[in-house]
Amino acid sequence: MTNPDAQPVVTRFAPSPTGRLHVGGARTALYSWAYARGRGGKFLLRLEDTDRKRSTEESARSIVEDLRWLGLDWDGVEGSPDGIPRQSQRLDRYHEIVRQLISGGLAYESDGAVRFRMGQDITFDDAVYGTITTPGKDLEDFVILKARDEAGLAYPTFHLAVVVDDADMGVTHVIRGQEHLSNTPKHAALIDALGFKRPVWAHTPSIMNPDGSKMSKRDKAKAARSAAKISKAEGPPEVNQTRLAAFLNKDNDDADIAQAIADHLHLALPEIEVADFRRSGYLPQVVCNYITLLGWNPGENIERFDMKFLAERFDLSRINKANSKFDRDKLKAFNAQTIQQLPPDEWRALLKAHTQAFGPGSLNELDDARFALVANAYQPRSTTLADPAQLGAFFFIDDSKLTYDAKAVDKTLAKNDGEGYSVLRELLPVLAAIDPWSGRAAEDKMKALAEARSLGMGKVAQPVRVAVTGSTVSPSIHETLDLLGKDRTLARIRRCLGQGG
RNA sequence: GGCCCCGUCGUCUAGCCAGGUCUAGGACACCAGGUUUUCAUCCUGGUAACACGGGUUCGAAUCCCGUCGGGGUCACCA
Repeated sequence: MTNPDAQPVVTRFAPSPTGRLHVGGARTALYSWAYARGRGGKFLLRLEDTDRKRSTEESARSIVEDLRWLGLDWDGVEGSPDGIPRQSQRLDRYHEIVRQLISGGLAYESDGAVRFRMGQDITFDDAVYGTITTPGKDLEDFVILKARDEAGLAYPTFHLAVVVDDADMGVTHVIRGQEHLSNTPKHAALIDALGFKRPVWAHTPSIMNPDGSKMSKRDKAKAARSAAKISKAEGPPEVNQTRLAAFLNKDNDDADIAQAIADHLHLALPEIEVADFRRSGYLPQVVCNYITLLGWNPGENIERFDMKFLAERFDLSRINKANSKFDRDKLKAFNAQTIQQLPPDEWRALLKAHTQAFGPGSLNELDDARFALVANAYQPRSTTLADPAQLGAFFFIDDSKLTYDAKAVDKTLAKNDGEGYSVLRELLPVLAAIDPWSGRAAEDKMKALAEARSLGMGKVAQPVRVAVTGSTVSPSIHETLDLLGKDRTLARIRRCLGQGG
């Protein structure tokens, strides 16, 4: 950008709308976005929908939605209504190019399709992998225009469309997954034949599962299938039995069935697509930060950064060559750290938005004051936006349905001749007398009792905690009692005493 | 299988291009201890890697070759 002769940078993200946005695609988009934004260039979007059977508008919509959720913005392309060109709308242009190639003797018809002639050795430079040369003998003629379909339309293949579109859109830097590395000689040859300028190519390493396999949406189907087989339970009632049988028989990998099975079995499917991470309660800035780090880093031992920093510092020269494995533990750690640093009102708003979008309903039914109590109590304890509902389950359950963890009861209540129960009996009238109720006031009374009896606070707080939550784990005792309120606190202590005391 | 690419702690990685300052640094995970009324947080410390074998060199994680391992690709999918 300091070179006045350098042309402005134009990058693009060009997904095929055949499914939702995958983390690998998201990372490519992020890199492309950052490269352009950091250099005052343009970042464009384009939909490669030349596969007529698999492309859907629904996928296109979801991809755009997920890109927005991640925080990406793009420049509109003139000539397309929403600024996002679709290759299916540009058939005339591809046909024109094909005619040109045929008349120049560079392509020929065969079996109704049109092939491009290869033969020369091809050398190209990749910003990540360096100079790559492929001998002409390893390069076969390839189809650039498919045979006419049922509707009589001849669609280009990806190879032709990508080359023509990148040229027409003025794309200067092509950042894409390394699965395209061995396609690149074809693209280089086409570009040269057409007299276009070759872009800078930067291929990125792949993102793999912890076991080394490629991260794919099929992993979700696999997980659901094996869980269904192990549990041997009845299938989810809402799924058509025929489809379910086909799914279990590996005849299809339909995501909706996988999700239905997971919901039915209360199982979490592995997150693969951006929407999965969103649903699981990850923050977009954390997802961006983490997946960016899979294959690139700014050096100086810096790991945590925002989009602004990314745009300023991202550079092709620091992209790694080796594949990386997706580590959910690290993602979780980043998410937890970020949640804990969020201003409380922002955390509350995010939690609200997430529960409204994904449930559970119980959390949505709370009034603002209670919702704030839950949010505050769980902010320091949450790894994801989905955690408060899970961790705070004791609060949402009916007093009469609370179950007690046997070990917890034994350890904090029954042990030493029911020492814990005695504390509860002594505490009950003291707590009942508190008016107005507050968790802090209750805590003060408990501290006073602990002192009077020469007990550690743990000997008083833990019995109360177990009595009102059923387990030894909950937020601070004052927060826990604030959440429950006076009536439910007393009711639960009485019930606990009635059951064991 | 052919062709292409890759190979530093369990994982993500710094270092490699411009060989010595690397008894290889950071992060996550893990382990131990501390703070705390539980949990979480937080603090301190620890375990842990240059795939292997040859070269080149006074000296190699860094350069070269081979072996092994991993990935990609070989579609009228992208």
